[in-house]
Amino acid sequence: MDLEARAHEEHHDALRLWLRMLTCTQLVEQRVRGRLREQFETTLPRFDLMAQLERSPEGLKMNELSRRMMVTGGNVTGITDQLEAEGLVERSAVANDRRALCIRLTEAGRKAFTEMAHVHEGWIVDALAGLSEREVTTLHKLLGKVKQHMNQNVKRSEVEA
Amino acid sequence: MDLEARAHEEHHDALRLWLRMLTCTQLVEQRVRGRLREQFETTLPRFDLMAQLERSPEGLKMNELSRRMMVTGGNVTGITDQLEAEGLVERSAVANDRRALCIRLTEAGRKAFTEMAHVHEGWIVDALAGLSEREVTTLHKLLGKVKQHMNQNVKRSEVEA
DNA sequence: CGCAATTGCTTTAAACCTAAATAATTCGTG
DNA sequence: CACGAATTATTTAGGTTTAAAGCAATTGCG
Repeated sequence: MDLEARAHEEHHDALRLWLRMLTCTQLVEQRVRGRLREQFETTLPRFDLMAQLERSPEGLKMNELSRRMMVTGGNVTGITDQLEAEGLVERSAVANDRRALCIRLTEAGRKAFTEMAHVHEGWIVDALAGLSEREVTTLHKLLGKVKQHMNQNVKRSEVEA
Repeated sequence: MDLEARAHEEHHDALRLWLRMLTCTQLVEQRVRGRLREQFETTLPRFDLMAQLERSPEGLKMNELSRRMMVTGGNVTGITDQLEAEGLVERSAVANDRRALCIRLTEAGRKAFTEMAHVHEGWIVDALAGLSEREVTTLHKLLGKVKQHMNQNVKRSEVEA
Protein backbone atom coordinates (compact mmCIF):
# COMPACT_ATOMS: atom_id res chain seq x y z
CA MET A 1 0.00 0.00 0.00
CA ASP A 2 1.41 3.38 -0.89
CA LEU A 3 1.78 6.14 1.64
CA GLU A 4 -1.10 8.19 0.39
CA ALA A 5 -3.55 5.33 0.58
CA ARG A 6 -2.36 4.51 4.09
CA ALA A 7 -2.85 8.09 5.18
CA HIS A 8 -6.36 7.97 3.79
CA GLU A 9 -7.17 4.87 5.76
CA GLU A 10 -5.82 6.31 8.96
CA HIS A 11 -7.90 9.42 8.43
CA HIS A 12 -10.94 7.29 8.00
CA ASP A 13 -10.15 5.41 11.22
CA ALA A 14 -9.84 8.64 13.17
CA LEU A 15 -13.22 9.77 11.90
CA ARG A 16 -14.83 6.45 12.71
CA LEU A 17 -13.40 6.59 16.22
CA TRP A 18 -14.71 10.09 16.74
CA LEU A 19 -18.20 9.11 15.64
CA ARG A 20 -18.14 6.17 18.00
CA MET A 21 -16.97 8.36 20.88
CA LEU A 22 -19.90 10.65 20.20
CA THR A 23 -22.34 7.77 20.00
CA CYS A 24 -21.20 6.20 23.26
CA THR A 25 -21.26 9.47 25.12
CA GLN A 26 -24.72 10.30 23.87
CA LEU A 27 -26.08 6.86 24.68
CA VAL A 28 -24.94 7.10 28.27
CA GLU A 29 -25.74 10.77 28.60
CA GLN A 30 -29.29 10.47 27.34
CA ARG A 31 -29.98 7.60 29.69
CA VAL A 32 -28.59 9.54 32.63
CA ARG A 33 -30.55 12.66 31.67
CA GLY A 34 -33.77 10.70 31.48
CA ARG A 35 -33.27 9.03 34.83
CA LEU A 36 -32.27 12.23 36.58
CA ARG A 37 -35.47 13.74 35.33
CA GLU A 38 -37.70 10.77 36.17
CA GLN A 39 -36.23 9.82 39.50
CA PHE A 40 -35.00 13.13 40.89
CA GLU A 41 -36.74 15.79 38.83
CA THR A 42 -33.45 17.45 38.02
CA THR A 43 -31.17 17.84 35.02
CA LEU A 44 -27.64 16.82 34.13
CA PRO A 45 -26.21 20.36 34.26
CA ARG A 46 -27.72 20.89 37.70
CA PHE A 47 -26.33 17.58 38.87
CA ASP A 48 -22.97 18.40 37.36
CA LEU A 49 -22.78 21.77 39.05
CA MET A 50 -23.58 20.23 42.41
CA ALA A 51 -21.02 17.50 41.80
CA GLN A 52 -18.32 20.10 41.23
CA LEU A 53 -19.26 21.87 44.44
CA GLU A 54 -19.34 18.65 46.41
CA ARG A 55 -15.73 18.03 45.41
CA SER A 56 -14.79 21.50 46.69
CA PRO A 57 -16.47 21.99 50.06
CA GLU A 58 -14.72 25.34 50.45
CA GLY A 59 -16.71 26.57 47.45
CA LEU A 60 -15.85 27.70 43.94
CA LYS A 61 -16.00 30.97 42.07
CA MET A 62 -18.40 31.18 39.13
CA ASN A 63 -15.35 31.51 37.04
CA GLU A 64 -13.83 28.27 38.13
CA LEU A 65 -17.16 26.49 38.04
CA SER A 66 -17.61 27.53 34.44
CA ARG A 67 -14.13 26.30 33.53
CA ARG A 68 -14.58 22.94 35.23
CA MET A 69 -18.01 22.34 33.78
CA MET A 70 -16.76 23.37 30.36
CA VAL A 71 -19.75 25.60 29.72
CA THR A 72 -20.11 29.35 29.31
CA GLY A 73 -20.38 31.69 32.27
CA GLY A 74 -23.89 32.77 31.38
CA ASN A 75 -24.97 29.20 31.61
CA VAL A 76 -23.52 28.81 35.09
CA THR A 77 -25.31 31.99 36.15
CA GLY A 78 -28.64 30.51 35.09
CA ILE A 79 -28.16 27.14 36.72
CA THR A 80 -26.88 28.73 39.92
CA ASP A 81 -29.93 31.00 39.98
CA GLN A 82 -32.19 27.97 39.97
CA LEU A 83 -30.32 26.02 42.59
CA GLU A 84 -30.02 29.07 44.80
CA ALA A 85 -33.77 29.68 44.56
CA GLU A 86 -34.31 26.11 45.71
CA GLY A 87 -31.92 26.53 48.59
CA LEU A 88 -29.46 23.93 47.33
CA VAL A 89 -26.49 26.28 46.82
CA GLU A 90 -25.58 29.71 48.12
CA ARG A 91 -23.63 32.65 46.74
CA SER A 92 -21.33 34.46 49.12
CA ALA A 93 -18.86 37.29 48.74
CA VAL A 94 -15.14 36.71 48.32
CA ALA A 95 -12.68 38.63 50.49
CA ASN A 96 -10.65 41.29 48.67
CA ASP A 97 -12.55 41.03 45.41
CA ARG A 98 -16.04 42.40 45.30
CA ARG A 99 -16.51 41.24 41.71
CA ALA A 100 -16.23 37.59 42.58
CA LEU A 101 -18.73 35.27 44.20
CA CYS A 102 -18.12 32.00 45.95
CA ILE A 103 -20.69 29.26 45.40
CA ARG A 104 -21.15 26.56 47.99
CA LEU A 105 -23.55 23.69 48.56
CA THR A 106 -25.94 24.35 51.42
CA GLU A 107 -26.53 21.61 53.93
CA ALA A 108 -29.76 20.73 52.09
CA GLY A 109 -27.84 20.73 48.83
CA ARG A 110 -25.19 18.41 50.13
CA LYS A 111 -27.81 16.02 51.46
CA ALA A 112 -29.78 16.00 48.21
CA PHE A 113 -26.64 15.51 46.16
CA THR A 114 -25.30 12.65 48.23
CA GLU A 115 -28.53 10.77 47.74
CA MET A 116 -28.49 11.29 43.98
CA ALA A 117 -24.81 10.61 43.56
CA HIS A 118 -25.11 7.15 45.03
CA VAL A 119 -27.81 6.12 42.58
CA HIS A 120 -26.06 7.90 39.73
CA GLU A 121 -22.88 5.93 40.31
CA GLY A 122 -24.90 2.75 39.93
CA TRP A 123 -26.18 3.88 36.54
CA ILE A 124 -22.64 4.52 35.35
CA VAL A 125 -21.38 1.21 36.61
CA ASP A 126 -24.24 -0.46 34.74
CA ALA A 127 -23.57 1.49 31.59
CA LEU A 128 -19.94 0.40 31.57
CA ALA A 129 -20.55 -3.15 32.75
CA GLY A 130 -19.70 -4.48 29.31
CA LEU A 131 -16.02 -3.83 30.05
CA SER A 132 -13.65 -5.81 32.22
CA GLU A 133 -11.74 -4.05 34.96
CA ARG A 134 -8.67 -4.16 32.79
CA GLU A 135 -10.50 -2.70 29.81
CA VAL A 136 -11.79 0.16 31.93
CA THR A 137 -8.22 0.99 32.86
CA THR A 138 -7.03 0.82 29.25
CA LEU A 139 -9.84 3.02 28.04
CA HIS A 140 -9.15 5.53 30.78
CA LYS A 141 -5.50 5.66 29.87
CA LEU A 142 -6.06 6.05 26.13
CA LEU A 143 -8.63 8.78 26.64
CA GLY A 144 -6.12 10.43 28.94
CA LYS A 145 -3.80 10.70 25.96
CA VAL A 146 -6.53 12.28 23.88
CA LYS A 147 -7.27 14.77 26.63
CA GLN A 148 -3.63 15.66 27.11
CA HIS A 149 -3.08 16.14 23.40
CA MET A 150 -6.14 18.36 23.11
CA ASN A 151 -5.04 20.51 26.01
CA GLN A 152 -1.58 20.94 24.56
CA ASN A 153 -3.10 21.91 21.25
CA VAL A 154 -5.35 24.47 22.89
CA LYS A 155 -2.39 26.10 24.54
CA ARG A 156 -0.44 26.22 21.33
CA SER A 157 -3.35 27.75 19.44
CA GLU A 158 -3.72 30.40 22.09
CA VAL A 159 -0.06 31.29 21.91
CA GLU A 160 -0.16 31.49 18.13
CA ALA A 161 -3.26 33.65 18.12
CA MET B 1 -8.54 -6.23 50.06
CA ASP B 2 -12.02 -7.43 50.88
CA LEU B 3 -14.70 -7.76 48.28
CA GLU B 4 -16.62 -4.72 49.32
CA ALA B 5 -13.61 -2.46 49.12
CA ARG B 6 -12.76 -3.85 45.70
CA ALA B 7 -16.29 -3.21 44.48
CA HIS B 8 -16.00 0.34 45.71
CA GLU B 9 -12.80 0.86 43.81
CA GLU B 10 -14.23 -0.53 40.62
CA HIS B 11 -17.22 1.75 40.96
CA HIS B 12 -14.93 4.67 41.35
CA ASP B 13 -13.01 3.63 38.24
CA ALA B 14 -16.19 3.43 36.19
CA LEU B 15 -17.16 6.92 37.30
CA ARG B 16 -13.72 8.31 36.52
CA LEU B 17 -13.83 6.74 33.08
CA TRP B 18 -17.23 8.22 32.40
CA LEU B 19 -16.10 11.69 33.39
CA ARG B 20 -13.09 11.38 31.14
CA MET B 21 -15.24 10.24 28.24
CA LEU B 22 -17.38 13.31 28.73
CA THR B 23 -14.37 15.58 28.94
CA CYS B 24 -12.77 14.24 25.78
CA THR B 25 -15.98 14.42 23.82
CA GLN B 26 -16.63 17.97 24.91
CA LEU B 27 -13.09 19.10 24.18
CA VAL B 28 -13.30 17.86 20.61
CA GLU B 29 -16.90 18.86 20.12
CA GLN B 30 -16.43 22.42 21.27
CA ARG B 31 -13.45 22.86 19.03
CA VAL B 32 -15.37 21.50 16.07
CA ARG B 33 -18.39 23.69 16.84
CA GLY B 34 -16.23 26.78 16.99
CA ARG B 35 -14.46 26.06 13.74
CA LEU B 36 -17.66 25.18 11.90
CA ARG B 37 -19.01 28.54 12.96
CA GLU B 38 -15.87 30.54 12.20
CA GLN B 39 -14.87 28.90 8.95
CA PHE B 40 -18.21 27.82 7.49
CA GLU B 41 -20.85 29.78 9.37
CA THR B 42 -22.74 26.65 10.20
CA THR B 43 -23.42 24.52 13.25
CA LEU B 44 -22.72 20.97 14.33
CA PRO B 45 -26.35 19.78 14.10
CA ARG B 46 -26.60 21.14 10.58
CA PHE B 47 -23.32 19.52 9.63
CA ASP B 48 -24.41 16.28 11.23
CA LEU B 49 -27.70 16.19 9.34
CA MET B 50 -25.94 16.77 6.05
CA ALA B 51 -23.38 14.10 6.90
CA GLN B 52 -26.13 11.55 7.43
CA LEU B 53 -27.68 12.42 4.08
CA GLU B 54 -24.37 12.26 2.30
CA ARG B 55 -23.97 8.69 3.45
CA SER B 56 -27.39 7.83 2.02
CA PRO B 57 -27.61 9.39 -1.43
CA GLU B 58 -31.02 7.78 -1.93
CA GLY B 59 -32.31 9.94 0.91
CA LEU B 60 -33.67 9.28 4.39
CA LYS B 61 -37.04 9.64 6.05
CA MET B 62 -37.31 12.18 8.87
CA ASN B 63 -37.88 9.22 11.04
CA GLU B 64 -34.66 7.52 10.19
CA LEU B 65 -32.74 10.78 10.28
CA SER B 66 -33.96 11.43 13.77
CA ARG B 67 -32.95 7.94 14.91
CA ARG B 68 -29.48 8.21 13.41
CA MET B 69 -28.81 11.67 14.78
CA MET B 70 -30.12 10.58 18.17
CA VAL B 71 -32.29 13.64 18.56
CA THR B 72 -36.06 14.15 18.63
CA GLY B 73 -38.15 14.43 15.50
CA GLY B 74 -39.18 17.99 16.17
CA ASN B 75 -35.56 18.95 16.21
CA VAL B 76 -34.95 17.38 12.82
CA THR B 77 -37.96 19.23 11.42
CA GLY B 78 -36.43 22.54 12.48
CA ILE B 79 -32.96 21.91 11.15
CA THR B 80 -34.36 20.55 7.91
CA ASP B 81 -36.48 23.70 7.54
CA GLN B 82 -33.34 25.81 7.68
CA LEU B 83 -31.34 23.74 5.27
CA GLU B 84 -34.26 23.47 2.88
CA ALA B 85 -34.72 27.26 2.94
CA GLU B 86 -31.05 27.58 1.99
CA GLY B 87 -31.45 25.08 -0.83
CA LEU B 88 -29.07 22.55 0.68
CA VAL B 89 -31.59 19.73 1.17
CA GLU B 90 -34.99 18.89 -0.30
CA ARG B 91 -38.09 17.11 0.95
CA SER B 92 -39.87 14.77 -1.43
CA ALA B 93 -42.80 12.39 -1.12
CA VAL B 94 -42.36 8.68 -0.54
CA ALA B 95 -44.22 6.17 -2.70
CA ASN B 96 -47.01 4.23 -0.95
CA ASP B 97 -46.90 6.27 2.25
CA ARG B 98 -48.21 9.77 2.13
CA ARG B 99 -47.25 10.39 5.75
CA ALA B 100 -43.55 10.03 5.12
CA LEU B 101 -41.07 12.42 3.53
CA CYS B 102 -37.74 11.63 2.03
CA ILE B 103 -34.93 14.11 2.64
CA ARG B 104 -32.06 14.35 0.21
CA LEU B 105 -29.06 16.59 -0.30
CA THR B 106 -29.46 18.88 -3.28
CA GLU B 107 -26.56 19.26 -5.67
CA ALA B 108 -25.61 22.49 -3.92
CA GLY B 109 -25.87 20.73 -0.58
CA ARG B 110 -23.61 17.92 -1.66
CA LYS B 111 -21.06 20.35 -2.96
CA ALA B 112 -21.08 22.47 0.21
CA PHE B 113 -20.87 19.40 2.41
CA THR B 114 -17.99 17.81 0.53
CA GLU B 115 -15.96 20.96 1.00
CA MET B 116 -16.64 21.11 4.71
CA ALA B 117 -16.21 17.41 5.29
CA HIS B 118 -12.69 17.45 3.95
CA VAL B 119 -11.60 20.17 6.34
CA HIS B 120 -13.59 18.63 9.16
CA GLU B 121 -11.79 15.33 8.75
CA GLY B 122 -8.53 17.15 9.22
CA TRP B 123 -9.70 18.62 12.51
CA ILE B 124 -10.59 15.17 13.78
CA VAL B 125 -7.31 13.67 12.67
CA ASP B 126 -5.53 16.50 14.51
CA ALA B 127 -7.64 16.04 17.60
CA LEU B 128 -6.76 12.35 17.77
CA ALA B 129 -3.15 12.73 16.71
CA GLY B 130 -1.99 11.91 20.23
CA LEU B 131 -2.82 8.28 19.58
CA SER B 132 -0.91 5.72 17.56
CA GLU B 133 -2.68 3.83 14.82
CA ARG B 134 -2.82 0.82 17.09
CA GLU B 135 -4.28 2.83 19.95
CA VAL B 136 -6.99 4.20 17.68
CA THR B 137 -7.99 0.66 16.86
CA THR B 138 -8.02 -0.41 20.50
CA LEU B 139 -10.09 2.57 21.53
CA HIS B 140 -12.54 1.92 18.73
CA LYS B 141 -12.91 -1.69 19.76
CA LEU B 142 -13.40 -0.96 23.45
CA LEU B 143 -15.96 1.74 22.76
CA GLY B 144 -17.68 -0.76 20.50
CA LYS B 145 -18.18 -2.94 23.54
CA VAL B 146 -19.67 -0.04 25.45
CA LYS B 147 -22.01 0.73 22.58
CA GLN B 148 -23.09 -2.86 22.22
CA HIS B 149 -23.73 -3.23 25.92
CA MET B 150 -25.77 -0.05 26.02
CA ASN B 151 -27.89 -1.13 23.08
CA GLN B 152 -28.55 -4.52 24.62
CA ASN B 153 -29.56 -2.81 27.85
CA VAL B 154 -31.90 -0.51 26.02
CA LYS B 155 -33.65 -3.43 24.40
CA ARG B 156 -34.00 -5.27 27.69
CA SER B 157 -35.45 -2.19 29.37
CA GLU B 158 -37.94 -1.79 26.57
CA VAL B 159 -39.02 -5.39 26.82
CA GLU B 160 -39.43 -5.13 30.57
CA ALA B 161 -41.42 -1.93 30.31
C1' DC C 1 -2.41 59.33 40.99
C1' DG C 2 -5.13 58.59 36.52
C1' DC C 3 -6.84 55.72 33.34
C1' DA C 4 -6.72 51.91 30.10
C1' DA C 5 -6.87 47.04 30.12
C1' DT C 6 -8.41 43.08 32.40
C1' DT C 7 -11.32 40.22 35.17
C1' DG C 8 -15.77 38.38 37.01
C1' DC C 9 -20.36 37.97 36.55
C1' DT C 10 -24.86 38.90 34.30
C1' DT C 11 -27.89 39.90 30.53
C1' DT C 12 -29.52 39.35 25.82
C1' DA C 13 -30.62 37.39 21.35
C1' DA C 14 -30.64 33.50 18.63
C1' DA C 15 -30.20 28.66 17.90
C1' DC C 16 -31.10 24.17 19.76
C1' DC C 17 -33.57 20.52 22.04
C1' DT C 18 -37.23 18.14 24.30
C1' DA C 19 -41.81 16.41 25.57
C1' DA C 20 -46.35 16.60 24.55
C1' DA C 21 -50.16 17.60 21.56
C1' DT C 22 -51.96 17.54 16.79
C1' DA C 23 -53.11 15.96 12.17
C1' DA C 24 -52.85 12.83 8.54
C1' DT C 25 -52.17 8.24 7.12
C1' DT C 26 -51.60 3.28 7.42
C1' DC C 27 -52.14 -1.17 9.69
C1' DG C 28 -54.39 -4.97 11.98
C1' DT C 29 -58.12 -7.53 13.41
C1' DG C 30 -62.58 -8.92 13.98
C1' DC D 1 -65.34 -3.35 5.49
C1' DA D 2 -64.95 -0.73 9.92
C1' DC D 3 -62.61 1.10 13.48
C1' DG D 4 -59.21 1.44 17.04
C1' DA D 5 -54.17 1.36 17.42
C1' DA D 6 -49.88 2.58 15.65
C1' DT D 7 -46.87 5.40 12.66
C1' DT D 8 -45.06 9.79 10.49
C1' DA D 9 -44.22 14.38 10.53
C1' DT D 10 -45.14 18.89 12.42
C1' DT D 11 -46.41 22.33 15.83
C1' DT D 12 -46.21 24.32 20.36
C1' DA D 13 -44.52 25.66 24.77
C1' DG D 14 -40.85 25.60 27.83
C1' DG D 15 -36.09 25.19 28.86
C1' DT D 16 -31.05 25.07 27.79
C1' DT D 17 -26.90 26.71 25.74
C1' DT D 18 -23.99 29.74 23.41
C1' DA D 19 -21.63 33.99 21.80
C1' DA D 20 -21.50 38.56 22.39
C1' DA D 21 -22.33 42.70 24.72
C1' DG D 22 -22.67 45.12 29.09
C1' DC D 23 -21.57 46.47 33.78
C1' DA D 24 -18.91 46.75 37.84
C1' DA D 25 -14.63 46.07 40.27
C1' DT D 26 -9.71 45.42 40.13
C1' DT D 27 -5.05 45.67 38.36
C1' DG D 28 -1.12 47.57 36.22
C1' DC D 29 1.65 51.01 34.42
C1' DG D 30 3.32 55.53 32.96
